[in-house]
Amino acid sequence: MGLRVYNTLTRTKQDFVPRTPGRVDIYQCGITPYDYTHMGHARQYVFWDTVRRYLRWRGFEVFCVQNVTDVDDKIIAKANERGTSPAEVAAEYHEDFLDVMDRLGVERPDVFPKVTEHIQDIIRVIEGLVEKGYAYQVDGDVFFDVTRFPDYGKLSRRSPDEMMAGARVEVDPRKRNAMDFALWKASKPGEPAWDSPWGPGRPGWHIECSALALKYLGSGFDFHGGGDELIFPHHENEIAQSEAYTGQEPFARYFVHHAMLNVGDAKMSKSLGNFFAVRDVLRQYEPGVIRYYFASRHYRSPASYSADELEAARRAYERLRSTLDAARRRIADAGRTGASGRASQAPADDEASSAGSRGDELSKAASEAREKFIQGMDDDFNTAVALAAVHDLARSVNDALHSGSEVSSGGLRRAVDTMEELGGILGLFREKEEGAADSGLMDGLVELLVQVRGELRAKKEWALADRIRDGLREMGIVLEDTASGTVWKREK
RNA sequence: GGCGACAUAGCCAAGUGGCAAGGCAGCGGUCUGCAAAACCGCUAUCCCCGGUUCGAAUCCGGGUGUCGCCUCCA
Repeated sequence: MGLRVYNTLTRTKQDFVPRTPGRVDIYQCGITPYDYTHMGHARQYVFWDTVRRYLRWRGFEVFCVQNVTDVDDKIIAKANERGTSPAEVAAEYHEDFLDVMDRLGVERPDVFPKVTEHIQDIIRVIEGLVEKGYAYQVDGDVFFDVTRFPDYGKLSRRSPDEMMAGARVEVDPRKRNAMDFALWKASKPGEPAWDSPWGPGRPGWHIECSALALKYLGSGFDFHGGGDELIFPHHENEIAQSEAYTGQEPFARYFVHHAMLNVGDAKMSKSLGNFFAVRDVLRQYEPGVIRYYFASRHYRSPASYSADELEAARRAYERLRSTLDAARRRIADAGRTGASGRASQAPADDEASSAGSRGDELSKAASEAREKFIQGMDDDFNTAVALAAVHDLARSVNDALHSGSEVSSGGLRRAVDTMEELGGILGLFREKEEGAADSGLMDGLVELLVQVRGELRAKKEWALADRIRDGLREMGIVLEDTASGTVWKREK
């Protein structure tokens, strides 16, 4: 069984059949940089990063395009407020986006087009639509005529009539139909403007995605991604424009929409002002914790952001990581002491020894985890199941590590490699080694204290030994006395 | 008003017909000088009412509640 994906176009899970065998072309709606990137954005890009990593791991070539809407009403408004240029505002927040995405381990798209650098491409599409009679000009504006596109509403499953009945906004009287939308907006004085056949102006909101997707991916690419808030009108309009322009359908084969991230009962959004900037959250939590948090729930379920939930993710993530640390330590010990150590060098398939059978169990656990992981991810990118598979494997590793019997480093290594491999697809375990400038001195001091405490323990001077442990704990250094000696780590 | 989602343990969260994953918190046990970590065990009438079925958290109908979209939005 292969990959199945929920497609908003059909409202069902479908077998994934790529346009080009062995290749997956993705278009994602990017951000409008007029404020800091928040956790809601992170949800989208972390999810798609995982999708890309997974598909590549499964042997696909993956190509991803993501736009940057660097000209828009909000950007202009912010620039006026500050007395700077829209370009400066866009650049500043685009930088923030790049920075936090890099830190979250989100790979950059293969093509990252800015709207302002593709005005001519956009104008060409609008011209085509006007020529074919799908769009009309009024004053300096150009509108798309939805009545000329009979399939309008096929994605969001609503008809223009229905929407008119419930419309809550007053309609621009110059439009032929209430649902018509702007392809080109005449510029007002002081606004950024580009020359066009209809006079100076700038692109409407929806047309950029059509123009950019068609330019870099062509009609009929595989995945179109975005938040479910974009189903209507944004993606509905993209489909109308694109299919009207090319005369081909589908514009995109699979529309994949992720659910919103809420705060309390309301959607996290820049316009509501109730957002948590990723850069702020990163001050408190490692990237892996944030990725764990997102991976632990399905992308199509609305999630509620809270400090408690991140804290729970942090502990769970810590658990996985300390398992990895302990296993690596055991492997290193085995390497140092050879076959006489606690972990023997016997290969995992040495069935004669107990170490061999332990190794076999771990090898088996590793392949079971791999299977469960694939099964989960193949089922509409169920990262929660995939994560559970990593946890299952971690339990097996801990069990082996603490069972007291010998463990073959072959099996252990296989389990550790699998944890890292699968976790890596979810973006876990990517934190760099602690590498602060003063950490050399810090590490030395802690080591010294740990050694002294070890000597105190040997003399059964428990009170003093405990004082060192408690004192370090208060400073965020946690000591654990394991069978092979005391280990310490920073609490993060 | 129209369209569409969702409702699973104290909390978060998988699960689209066959004994209810995983995590956080809690309790009991093992291990430990004591801890920590880890492992084992315990904690669910799957929102309510009907229906279909040998069998339903899962399918159908009704109800209640929450959310999203219809306006900028990831």
